[in-house]
Amino acid sequence: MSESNAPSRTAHKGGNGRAQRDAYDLPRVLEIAVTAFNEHGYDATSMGNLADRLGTSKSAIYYHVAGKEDLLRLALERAIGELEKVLDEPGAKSGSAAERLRFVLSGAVRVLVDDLPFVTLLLRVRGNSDIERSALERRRRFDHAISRLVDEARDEGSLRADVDAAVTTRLLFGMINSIVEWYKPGGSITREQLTEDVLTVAFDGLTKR
Amino acid sequence: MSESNAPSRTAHKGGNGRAQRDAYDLPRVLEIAVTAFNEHGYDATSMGNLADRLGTSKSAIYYHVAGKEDLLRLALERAIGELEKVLDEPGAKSGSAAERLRFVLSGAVRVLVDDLPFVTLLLRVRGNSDIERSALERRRRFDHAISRLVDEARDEGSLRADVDAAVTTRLLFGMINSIVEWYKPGGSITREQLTEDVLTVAFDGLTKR
DNA sequence: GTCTATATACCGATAGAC
DNA sequence: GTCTATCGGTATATAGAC
Repeated sequence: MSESNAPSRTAHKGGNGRAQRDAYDLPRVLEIAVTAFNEHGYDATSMGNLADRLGTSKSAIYYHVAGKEDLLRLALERAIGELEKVLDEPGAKSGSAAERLRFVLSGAVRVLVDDLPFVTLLLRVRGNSDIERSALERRRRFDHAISRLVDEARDEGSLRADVDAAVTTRLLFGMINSIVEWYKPGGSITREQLTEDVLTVAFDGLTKR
Repeated sequence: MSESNAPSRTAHKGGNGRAQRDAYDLPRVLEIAVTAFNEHGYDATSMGNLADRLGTSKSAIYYHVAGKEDLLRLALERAIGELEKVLDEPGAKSGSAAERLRFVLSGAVRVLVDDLPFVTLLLRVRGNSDIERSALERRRRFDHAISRLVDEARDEGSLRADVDAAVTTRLLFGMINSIVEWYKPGGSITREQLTEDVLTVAFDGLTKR
């Protein structure tokens, strides 16, 4: 069942006395792990699976990380960290509520695309461990910040008031978060085009005018 | 670690010679299983967990179903079956493409709400087994049918043409499918109100007019 | 129909050689 | 840094008593 995307299995030492190929350092292990977690789910992915994908052994992985859950923690940390950064950017703090909302939504799409596998994993977490619950809590706070922006935009008269505000926010998030389920970076749709399409559909709807 | 939502553990026989309480028949087992799968994920839910929730033993469950995967199969079958039915209803076959699209989207929301736990499970399936892949394939066909409706509605001039059609469909689905992540039946938002809100946001957008 | 006990397999993680 | 071998735990599923 071994995968085939691994370099030579026999890591022989070079003349300098140091083991060649450092392909299995932490960033590479993390990348492979996140990909596997997204493909089969965290629980359905075993350390043995990861070792196969890396062309190494379970023990070799444990040299680089403390354990399976540590891989999850590092991945979730990166995803939620990047999303939180958007709220601290200047564009998220000046202008009308509508302008700030558009900026933050654009930023969310940007992070989603640039860190697609990491954010994908974040959006699938169910809260089965302290690490997952911690990530969910930070995500909840991020969502709440945007929810407040929606409220402000409604209050200033930019957004429609005939639909429940909470529902509005949820649907907005549903639309944006769903991007991780289908968007392929490097395909025919650029990140900028995607961002524009999302904002167009969200604010102006599908109906032709 | 036993749960407490179980009736009396001691199932004594009645005078008619038949074991009392048939609380643990298949529908009940399936309901509990789907709830657990949604809360912790299919892989993270063990047959022991289910037995605890039912207040019975693992073996008792195996009397009613062939195995854990059988529970998944039954649940996915119901969810995708109900969604497919919508496409066969009269309203999905007559009227303009825009009218049919609205009907099918309304129907999807209806099924989503009425069979919430089952559809939730369906939307989280990753394709880890033949059963999951089969469900995903049927879901893909369902999505494709709606995608064709979107194309038709664009062609007849009902929907805007300045956003990629495939992207439009994906965002539409993302919005609707996200309902399973937050909607609570029996809460302040009725199913009919939710349907109306979804269609309003999808077709008319968030901007006040 | 439900129970206890168990077979069999795989999991995450570690020990110790090299 | 990576290996093989293995520990302890838990998983699905079954056997056989009642």
